[in-house]
Amino acid sequence: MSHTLGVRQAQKQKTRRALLDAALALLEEQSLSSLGLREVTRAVGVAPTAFYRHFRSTADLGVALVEEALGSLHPMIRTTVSPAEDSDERIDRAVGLIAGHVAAHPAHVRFIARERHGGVQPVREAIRDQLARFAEEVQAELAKDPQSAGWHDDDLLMLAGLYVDQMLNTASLFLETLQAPEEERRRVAAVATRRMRLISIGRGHWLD
Amino acid sequence: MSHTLGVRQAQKQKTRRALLDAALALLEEQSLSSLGLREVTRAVGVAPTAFYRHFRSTADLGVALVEEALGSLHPMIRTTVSPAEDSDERIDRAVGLIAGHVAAHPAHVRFIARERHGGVQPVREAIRDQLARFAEEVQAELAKDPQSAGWHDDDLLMLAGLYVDQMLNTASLFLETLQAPEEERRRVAAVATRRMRLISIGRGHWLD
DNA sequence: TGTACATCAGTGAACGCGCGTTCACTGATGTAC
DNA sequence: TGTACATCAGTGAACGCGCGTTCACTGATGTAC
Repeated sequence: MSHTLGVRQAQKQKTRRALLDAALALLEEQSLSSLGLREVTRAVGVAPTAFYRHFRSTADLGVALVEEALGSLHPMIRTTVSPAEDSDERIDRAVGLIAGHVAAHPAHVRFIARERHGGVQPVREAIRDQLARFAEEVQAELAKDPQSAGWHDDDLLMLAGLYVDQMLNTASLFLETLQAPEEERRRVAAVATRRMRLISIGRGHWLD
Repeated sequence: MSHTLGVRQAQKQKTRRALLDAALALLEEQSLSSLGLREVTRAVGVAPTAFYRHFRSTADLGVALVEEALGSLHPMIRTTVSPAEDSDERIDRAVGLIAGHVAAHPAHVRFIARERHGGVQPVREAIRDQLARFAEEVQAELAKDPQSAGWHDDDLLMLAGLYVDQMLNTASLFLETLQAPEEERRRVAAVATRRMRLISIGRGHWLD
């Protein structure tokens, strides 16, 4: 006997999903602080008042989008920084993963980049908290690496934060190339790779 | 005989300034894509229609704000990366300059951070162009440094971009500490300093 | 210096429109017996 | 299995409000002579 939601619950979830998806699509071209509740319900095809059955406000919806956009990233983050045979190999893998994620979820990436410093406080806070969690996870992953022997926790967290910011930065550069020829994407990847390499070199000589 | 503007021109400039200042103040709490023309004129105390004597739209005003916020930064940027006796000395000077700039022009910094990935295309483009110019200037400054002997232009530009992003990032972290106790600001400065130091170390061993 | 005309920054009324929120409602789904 | 009642996701009308934009205007400033 499988656990199925009641028909009513299932329909409600479906509408909620539709609202989130419609909002995310609309947010490709504007920011959350100018997103209207009626715009979203119109795009979904429900009455404006239906919105209130799911969210208190568009800010509330925004917070839900943050969880969706960043919550699914935790597994990937770990892979990105986990040790590899070769440093260049890890960097290439990381840049490839970022490029793939941006191609797969462009709207999520755009949303995070846009609202990280956007005009809606609860959303900014939700993003800040998630990114802080990422940095801690990266720190934990880095700590496992033999290369981190002798490092202070503080310095590992500093390095982790640098990596996280670098990932976000690279992701937002990839985003701008999505409509551009492949060549552009390769250029962004090449620069991102060299940036990571330089950071990697700094890491290697940190304790000198 | 000094060159004075006519009374009419002077008054017009004064109103324009007031519109820009009022907009910048309103943008502390929201993003440009939700800023209304009437909000701005109300804050200044002129009729809504007066707005059109100065700007086509709020997007147009936003582009003017980009020029103001970033245009004045070019001299500082040069100082920030110019060579020093000691590498740590240069880093401390750079972090101090950034902290000072954020304290002196918080609204400008917030505006740039917010609209860099914001919902208004012409403004995003204006910011992207200015930041690209910054990177080129930093590259030119770096090229003068004896430490850059043997570097490819490409790699210098890569490093310059890394510095510019790092500056912006640090500025936006300082911004969040403006209302916080001094201690917070010292912590941000300390982390920013170590990040810069790590990048600096990577730079030093780039050609190894 | 004085006069007659041109310019143009800012005004104020008016417009149609979409907004967020309220409210009482409907009717399918869920539950108790 | 059938019946009677409760729940609640989504509806649709209504509200007051502020929006961007248009237009003809006013009156101080500028200019030509």
